[in-house]
Order: sequence, then structure tokens, then C-alpha cells
Amino acid sequence: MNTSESGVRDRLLDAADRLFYQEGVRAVGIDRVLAEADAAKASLYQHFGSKDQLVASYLERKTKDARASIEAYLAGTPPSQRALTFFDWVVAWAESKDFRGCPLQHTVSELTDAAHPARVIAHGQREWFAERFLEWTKAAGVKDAKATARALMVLFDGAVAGSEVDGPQRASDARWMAKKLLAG
Amino acid sequence: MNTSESGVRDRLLDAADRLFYQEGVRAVGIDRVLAEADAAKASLYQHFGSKDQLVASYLERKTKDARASIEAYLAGTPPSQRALTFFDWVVAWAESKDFRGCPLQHTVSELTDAAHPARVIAHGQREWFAERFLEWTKAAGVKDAKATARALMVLFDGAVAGSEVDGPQRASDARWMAKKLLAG
DNA sequence: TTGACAATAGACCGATCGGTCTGTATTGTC
DNA sequence: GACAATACAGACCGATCGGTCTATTGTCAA
Repeated sequence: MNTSESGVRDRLLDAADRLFYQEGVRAVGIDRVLAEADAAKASLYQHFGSKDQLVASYLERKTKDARASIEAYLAGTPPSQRALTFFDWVVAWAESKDFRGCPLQHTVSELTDAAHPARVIAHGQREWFAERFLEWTKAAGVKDAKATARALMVLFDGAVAGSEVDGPQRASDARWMAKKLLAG
Repeated sequence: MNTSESGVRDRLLDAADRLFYQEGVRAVGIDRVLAEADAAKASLYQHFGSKDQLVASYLERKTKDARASIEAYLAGTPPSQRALTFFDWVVAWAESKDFRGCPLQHTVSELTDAAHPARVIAHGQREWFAERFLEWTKAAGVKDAKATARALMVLFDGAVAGSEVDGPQRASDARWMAKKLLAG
């Protein structure tokens, strides 16, 4: 079997993604991941060294994919419109079949240890969002770009956390508010 | 010993509150709770029957306390001002020493099973919030009270989730937005 | 053909999980 | 003084946790 085509490492990351995101990092044991990935225990520890590192790697790939997805979604949108259009992306995400909240928020709330490698990834991605929001609000020419960018972060968090609990309506509500905010 | 004064049940709930809220429901085992409460295993199962029920009871007491705290905080505020003043309460909560996000959001994200008794409690409390928001926005005399109430829920979720990750600044940001929303 | 390499299966480890059960000490009530 | 009720301590259960280790298989290059 050509192992570089199947890619044990990728299979493990795929399985980790499905299970960790869907059920939570603490709720899913190593053995579940191995069964889902159809991989051997030694392979996991060969490639990642520990469960904590697997979690960090899963989150790193997920955030990388998310950035790419967002950038692709906004590519055709003029900079001045991107802040609002981003919330279209959020709505689509919240409405997607397997949506179960924000992996960054989950990481922070599940992994108490501030030094956990996955939390480092999470905070990096949060910064990326903060930078994008500031960039977009500046481009939108609103009065107080910094305060508006921070408000967008609140709306984003509220959209995702709210959608996890109450359903995607919350994401639409956030978009409604973002529109108001960016217009005023 | 007068057991009704010491109150094993209350001691267990106190310990569960501290540990479950601070570190997460799945991260804390029964034995940790027993040690923290200085109680015997049999007492826990006598009073609660299972860990799941202990979690539900902890959350029920916590939500009850939260409602009382909010109502007391708003007692002196005229109904038309309550929506905004509520966010003062949120800011104070986010700035409190042991703040670690919203137990309702944590419950939903940690306990996947939709039938879990704690999730029933969580959804009940969410409804209470939704009703209060609608009540307050109606009293504030805003144009679209229903949409505004839903927007306040987003701001609340964003304030709390954001504060857990980034610190209490997010709660202030949410208040800033709530003020804008309620003024327009 | 051989040897290095990457993957497999799965036994095994100590620790911890939620939960049950036995036994004992203390309490207030009759 | 006897009784039931309540709480205690802690042994014990099977299952699972994250992690290590041995042994085996299949693939590719020299």
C-alpha cells in the first residue's frame, strides 16, 4: 500500500478534527481517534508525540483552513464591504450541517492550562481576527475604526457562541447588528 | 454534630460549583469534588444519585443565584434603563476575580448529549434571558423591540465568551455597542 | 537479497474514571 | 437504652484514560 497517498498523519488529523470538534477534546480519547483514523497507536505517537500535541496540530490546521476559507470568500468583495460580508460567511458557517460552535472558544474553555500548546494556537488566531477586523473597519471608513473593530469581535463571538446554543438565527442577528453598526 | 448546619448537600454543591465552573465538568472527577467538600462518596450518591445529576443541580443553583443577583442589581433602575444597566452587571461579572466565562455556554459545549439534565437547565435559563431582554427593550421604547432583544442576546454572548478569551475589555465593548443600539 | 523504513496490531502499564458496597461513628427521638 | 437516620472512611468493581513497548508486515532502494 502506498502510505504516502493515504497519509496516516492526515488521516489522524481528519479523525481528530471530526471527533474533537464534534464532541470536545476531553470527551474523546486516543482510542476513538485511532479507530476513526484506522491507524496504529505507534503512528500517532510517532507523528505527534502526545495527545496534547495532536490537539494543537488539529487546531492549527483548522485555523489555517478557516483563514483560507475567509480570504477566498472575501476575495471578490471591495475592502470597504468586507466587514459586513464577513458576517455572511459567519451565517453560512453557522448554518452548515456540522456546525458546533467555535473551536477557539472550546479550546480555551476546555483546556484550563494557559500554557497548553493548543491555547497558543487559539490566541494566535484570535489576533488574526482582531487584525482583520481593524483592517476592514478602516477600509469601511467608519468614524471610530478601533472601537468598531472591537465591537465586531463581540458580534462575532456572540454570533458563534449564540448559534451553538440557540441555532443559526443568532448569526443572522449579529449580521443585522453589524450592518447597523457599520452604517452609522 | 448538627448536620443540618454544616449541610453535606450544600458543601457538595459549593465544591461542585468551584471546581466545575473553574476547570470544567469533564475535567473534574467525583473524587476531587468529594475531597473539596470533605464529604463521603455515599453522601454524594445519596443526595444526587449520579455525577450528571450533581452537575445539573450545581447549574440549577447557579442560575437561580444569577437571576437573583441580576434582579437585585436592577431593582433601583427604571424599566426603560434596565437593558443598558444590565450590561453594567455583565461588566462587573467579567471583571470579577474568578470569572471564567458562561456556565451555560460551557454546559452546552461540554455535554454533547442533548438530553443531559444540565442542558435542560441551561436552556431554561437562556429562555429567561430572552424574556428579560424583550421585556427591557419594550420598556426602553425602541423601534423594533424583538430584533433589538435578539441583538442584545448576541451582545451578551459575545461579551461573556469574548471576556473569557481576551479579558473583561470585551464586556465593556459590548456595553458600548448596547448603548449605541438602544439609543438609535 | 538485504536492510532501512514506515506502518500495522495489540499486549501491557499505572492512574483515574463513575459507581457500588461494607462497615463504623455520631446524631436526635422515642 | 434502643432505634433509625445520617454521615463518615475506604475497599472494591469494571472500564477507560494517555502512553510505552514488542513483534510483525509491506514497500522501496541499494
